[in-house]
Amino acid sequence: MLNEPMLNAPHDCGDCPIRHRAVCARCEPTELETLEEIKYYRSFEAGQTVVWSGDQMDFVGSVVSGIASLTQTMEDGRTQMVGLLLPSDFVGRPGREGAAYDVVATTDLVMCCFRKKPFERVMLETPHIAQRLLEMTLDELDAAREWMLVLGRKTAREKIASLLSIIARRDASLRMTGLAGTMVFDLPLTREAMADYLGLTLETVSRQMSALKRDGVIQLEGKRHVTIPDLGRLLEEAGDDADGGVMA
Amino acid sequence: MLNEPMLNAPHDCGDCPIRHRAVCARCEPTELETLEEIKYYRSFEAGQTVVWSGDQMDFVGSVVSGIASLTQTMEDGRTQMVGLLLPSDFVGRPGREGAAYDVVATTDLVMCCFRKKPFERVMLETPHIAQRLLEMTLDELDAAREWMLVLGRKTAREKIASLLSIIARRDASLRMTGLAGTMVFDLPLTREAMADYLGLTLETVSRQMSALKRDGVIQLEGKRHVTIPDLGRLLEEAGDDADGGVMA
DNA sequence: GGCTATCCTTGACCCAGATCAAGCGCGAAC
DNA sequence: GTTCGCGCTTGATCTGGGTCAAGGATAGCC
Repeated sequence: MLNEPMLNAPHDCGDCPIRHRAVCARCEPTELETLEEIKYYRSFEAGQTVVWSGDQMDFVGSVVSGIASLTQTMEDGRTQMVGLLLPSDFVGRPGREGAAYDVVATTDLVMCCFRKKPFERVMLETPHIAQRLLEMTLDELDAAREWMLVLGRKTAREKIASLLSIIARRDASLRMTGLAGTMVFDLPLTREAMADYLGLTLETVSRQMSALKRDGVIQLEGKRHVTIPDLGRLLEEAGDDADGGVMA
Repeated sequence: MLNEPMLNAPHDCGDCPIRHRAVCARCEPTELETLEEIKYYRSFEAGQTVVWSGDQMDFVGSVVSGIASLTQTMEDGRTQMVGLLLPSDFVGRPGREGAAYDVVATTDLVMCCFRKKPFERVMLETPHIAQRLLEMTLDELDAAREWMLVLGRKTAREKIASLLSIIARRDASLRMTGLAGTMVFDLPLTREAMADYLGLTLETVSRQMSALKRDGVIQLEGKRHVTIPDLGRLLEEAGDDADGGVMA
């Protein structure tokens, strides 16, 4: 199940699938070469923990394929997912020693890593990387704040609809299909992971998924294969501005 | 009530109270001069809206004194505060036109502003600013994720205790008092603002404040003046690691 | 084939926090 | 002084989602 081909034959940055979206997106060819010298790939199986909260973290990196999640846990076991890392997303914080959250591979995962110290050095000399990282961090902050509204003020049904619409849109942007018409994708999360993301129990997630299916907002084949006949309808259910319109 | 002295006699960056924590914290004297040329001060009264969500935002800036809040609102009126801006915090996003949130002055407020275009130009030439902004943004992201745990998984009582401990600690760091012993401060938020931050109703906030008072976790004089006899106890109530110990 | 484990669904019941409603305290305006 | 308005408190009741519990579906394995 390991992505051994990835491990054994790391590809060239030139044909990297996340080249245009990752920290390195703005790099010139020469800057890319510098990065190429210090990069290495790591693979993780679904369920494996990439980093434990509080542990020393001696690398940073980008998700190349698969999905990882950032999770916080209280002493009594309550957990809250605080980030969903998709391909091109960046993991780790330059200038800090310990990891602030558990990072767990939700699916099989391939990461493009850099040892932290060398990366920090390169970053100081390469404004293109720092600029891109700032931009990505600001985007993540926006996403986190959007999520605070979901957690603080939305009902269970709206929460589920919000999550589905986010996954649907990201999936569409990944495979370059538009937002019009029927959208089809596989849920990359278990019901429990969805619950952890949404601040719900898995029973409530299950019930609301069934309700949305019963009401024709989504179709389900098996437990994971989702069809969205009308994104506008889903966005309405999410409590978002349902202008369903075209996006930039 | 306007802070007219601030408006009429903008002080020198040299004796700026937020000099050591704001975006300009790492600037050399010459860099500071460049900033000084394009900066200006603006004052707002408590309750005034600084920017409306969606509006064109032609400036960025730092909170010098007072408190502002970032708020998101759904069409049906539900609102969620997604950020609390204290002195030295940065408002606005270089490289984006519209504001993503309402920015409201919670107390009387003074800001140190820069028109966006010139600031962006200066930022490109001044890595010290970009570096500091990246660092501040990463800190804000951490705070936002911490808050997601509060919103998603904590009980009403824990939420209140979490908010009080955050305000107490920030207040202590502002006035350079330690975390040991009795802490005293004035709540800068109404019950309603607290509710908006915590994803609760103002009635629940009021009830839980009364409960914490009854149980001796806090003391209240009037509605806003709070005394915390034992921070460790409060942190326990917040569900945080109550190691109550010294912090860096 | 059957056995087991994992993930998911559904039902019955309960409770934390929302909602609805009444009233208090206090500063500002007159 | 009186009245108003705002911020806050407190009570009574309701309900969305949590909790507890009992299966169902599918996949891997012997």
